[in-house]
Amino acid sequence: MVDIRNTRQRRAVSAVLDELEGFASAQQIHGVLGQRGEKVGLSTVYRNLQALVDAEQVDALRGNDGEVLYRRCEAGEHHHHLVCRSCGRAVEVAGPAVESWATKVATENGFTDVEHTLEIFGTCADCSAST
Amino acid sequence: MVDIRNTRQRRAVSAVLDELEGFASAQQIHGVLGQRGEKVGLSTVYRNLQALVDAEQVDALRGNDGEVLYRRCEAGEHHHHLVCRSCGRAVEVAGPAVESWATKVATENGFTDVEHTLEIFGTCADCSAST
DNA sequence: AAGAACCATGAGAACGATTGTCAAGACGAG
DNA sequence: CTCGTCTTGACAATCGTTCTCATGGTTCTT
Repeated sequence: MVDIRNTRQRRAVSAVLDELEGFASAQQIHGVLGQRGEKVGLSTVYRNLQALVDAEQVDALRGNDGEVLYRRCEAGEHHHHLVCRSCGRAVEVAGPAVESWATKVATENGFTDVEHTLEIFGTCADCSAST
Repeated sequence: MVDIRNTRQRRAVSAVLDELEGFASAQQIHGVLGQRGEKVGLSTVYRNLQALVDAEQVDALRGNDGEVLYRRCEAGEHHHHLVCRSCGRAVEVAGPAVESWATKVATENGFTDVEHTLEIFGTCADCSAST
């Protein structure tokens, strides 16, 4: 009974995610792999990232241009991100008040199966310094 | 000095937005126009929607699948939406507490030029009834 | 009303991110 | 080592959206 195999490519993608500070797109990750000589197909990068998201080991969010960005997160629970628009660096933030507010508003209006997305974008100190 | 012209297509797109209750994609709007005999090119629909968004007469948000959805909104000020995943119907909601929380968190972490996105998705009463 | 100036349109090509296809390759259990 | 099966990779395909550019429609001026 084999289920999830431990392949070179899977390890490589995972390794890149461990080293990255912030969110990165699939294509960026593919690029990094290429630069360090790890040959991994683009489809494989997408597949593995998707698998990691499904396994809840990686967080994904959609940037303003519609690209999906990935990042390994510390917190296992529900949380949001404060993301640097320029370098992608991110801080994990929790906002219990927001969560309860969102569900309250939703139920008050008769909505069920409530979900929400919340991301904060800005320019981090380092990036605004290096202008 | 001509600037923004009043064309049949522009009026048609605007009219559809007025009648729609909820968020709709550019392609859906193009479809509606087609059904009612208004021949408008898809590019034109995109262009006019974009113009309306720039003019802040229409709100846009990105659905989970990455599609951009449009809707004419009442409130001129900053607000968020409670959107039905199934029919697109939306309620405009304001969350002053969330706004201030977001900026506080951001500045505490040294971020500037702060923006945020927040959308609440759920299934509205009507849609959950008709299952 | 007529002409000029120029913005807007539409058909289709182009694009960029992502997903699907499928034969060939790699992994792990036995 | 062998076999069954999970993975991979090269490339085609998809999907939403944007671009291009020749043609048509609007508005301003006279």
